[in-house]
Amino acid sequence: MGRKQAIIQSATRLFAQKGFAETSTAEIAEDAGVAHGTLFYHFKNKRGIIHEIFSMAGEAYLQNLKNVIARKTTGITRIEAIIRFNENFSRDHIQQIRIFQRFFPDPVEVSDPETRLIASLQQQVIGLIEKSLETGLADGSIACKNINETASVIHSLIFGITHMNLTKAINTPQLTEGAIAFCRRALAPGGQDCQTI
Amino acid sequence: MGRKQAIIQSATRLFAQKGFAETSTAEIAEDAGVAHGTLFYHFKNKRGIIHEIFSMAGEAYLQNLKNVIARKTTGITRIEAIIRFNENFSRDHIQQIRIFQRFFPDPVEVSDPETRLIASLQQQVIGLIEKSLETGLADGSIACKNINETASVIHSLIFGITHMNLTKAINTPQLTEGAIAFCRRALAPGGQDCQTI
DNA sequence: AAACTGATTGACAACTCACTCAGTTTCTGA
DNA sequence: TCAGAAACTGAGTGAGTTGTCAATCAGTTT
Repeated sequence: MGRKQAIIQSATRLFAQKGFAETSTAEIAEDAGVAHGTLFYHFKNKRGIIHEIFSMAGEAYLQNLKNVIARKTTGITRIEAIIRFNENFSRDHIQQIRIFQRFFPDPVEVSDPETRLIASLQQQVIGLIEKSLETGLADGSIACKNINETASVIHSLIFGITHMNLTKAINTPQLTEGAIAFCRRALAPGGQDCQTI
Repeated sequence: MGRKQAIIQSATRLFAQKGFAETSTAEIAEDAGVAHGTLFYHFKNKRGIIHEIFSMAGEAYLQNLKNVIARKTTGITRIEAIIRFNENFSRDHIQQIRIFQRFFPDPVEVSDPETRLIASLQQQVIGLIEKSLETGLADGSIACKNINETASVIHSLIFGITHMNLTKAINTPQLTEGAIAFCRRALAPGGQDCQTI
C-alpha cells in the first residue's frame, strides 16, 4: 500500500472516531507511519484529505446503490432493497458513513464544497427513491399520492435509521427490518386513506 | 440580562452555527461583550458551557413534549402531535436543536456525559412514543405488531426529518406533514399485512 | 471608615495547531 | 551509470488555543 493510501486510511479511522477538528495532522501522520510533511506533499491541506474521503465514499455509495436497485424489478422490492442496502453499506463502510453523519453544514457557509457534495448526493438518492416509487405505481406494488414528498420522507427515515445504528443510542437490533415493514404498510396499495380522528 | 446569560446566548449561537470545536472561547467572550476570563469564572471550562446548554434544552424539550402529548387523547393523534411538536420545537429553538444534531458521540468514549444525556433523552422519547402506540392499540386507532421496534422506527424518522429541515438539504416544505401521512398509513388498523412480492 | 464580598478584567503561561521548506533519499528511464 | 524527477523528511514558524491568576472594582456589611 502506498503512502497516500496509508494516510487516507488513518485519516478515515481517526476522523470517524474523533471527528475532523479533533484530529490533528500530526496524529494522522504518526498513525500512518509517515513524516508529518508527507501529508502536505500528497494533499494541499488538511481539508484536502477529508475531501478525498468524501468524494470516494460518495461515489462508491451511489454506484453500489444503483446496482442493488437494478437487480430488483418491482417498485416495493426496490424500496426494500434501498433500505436494506443502507444497512449493509453502513456495516461494510462504517468509518466512511460515520464521517458523513458527523458532517453538519454551516448554515452561513453554503458554498462549502463538502456541503454541496452531500446535498448533491442526497438529491440523487431521493431521485432514485422517486423512480422506485414510480415503478411501484406502474406495477401496482405501491400506492402513493405525492411521490417527491414520500421519497423525501423515506430518505429521512433511512438517514435516521443509519444514525441510530451508528450511535447505538437505541437498543433495537432489527431497526432496519422494522423500517422495511413500516414502509411496506405505508406504501401498501388498497390500504384505507388517512383517517382524521 | 446577566453576564452568564449573555455568555450562554452567544455560545449557543456560535456552537449552532460553527460547531463546538470550531468556536474559540475568545470568540464567545467577544460576542458576549465580556472579558475572556469571565467565561472561566462562570464555567469550569469550555465544556461546561455546552453542558449547561445541553441540559437546559433537553429538559425543555422533554417537558414540552409531555405537555403536548397529554393534550391529545387517541393514540394516533398523540403520534401525530409528537411529530408535529418536533417541527415546532425545532423552529422555536433552532440553535439548540442544531447543537444537538451536531453532536456525534465518540464510539470509544461511551462514558462522556453529553453522550449519556442524549442517550437518556432518546430513550425517554422512545418511551413516550411506545406509550402512545399502546394507547392507540387500546382505543383501536392504531394497528402495530412490535411496539418497541415501531417506536424506534418513528423516532428515527423524526430525527431524520429534523435533520433535513435543519440542513435544508431537501427542498420539501411539507416534510413533516408528509411524515405524518406516512405514519398514519403505516399504523392504520385494518390495512393488509406485509406482502412479499 | 474599615472590612468583606462576588464579579470582572486582561495579561500571561503553556501548549497545540496547520503548514512550510531546505535538504535528503528513492525511483526511473535513457 | 547517472542525471533529473519524484517522494519524503522533520525541525521550524507563527498564529491561535484553553485555562490561570493577581489585581481591580462596585456594592454591602460591620
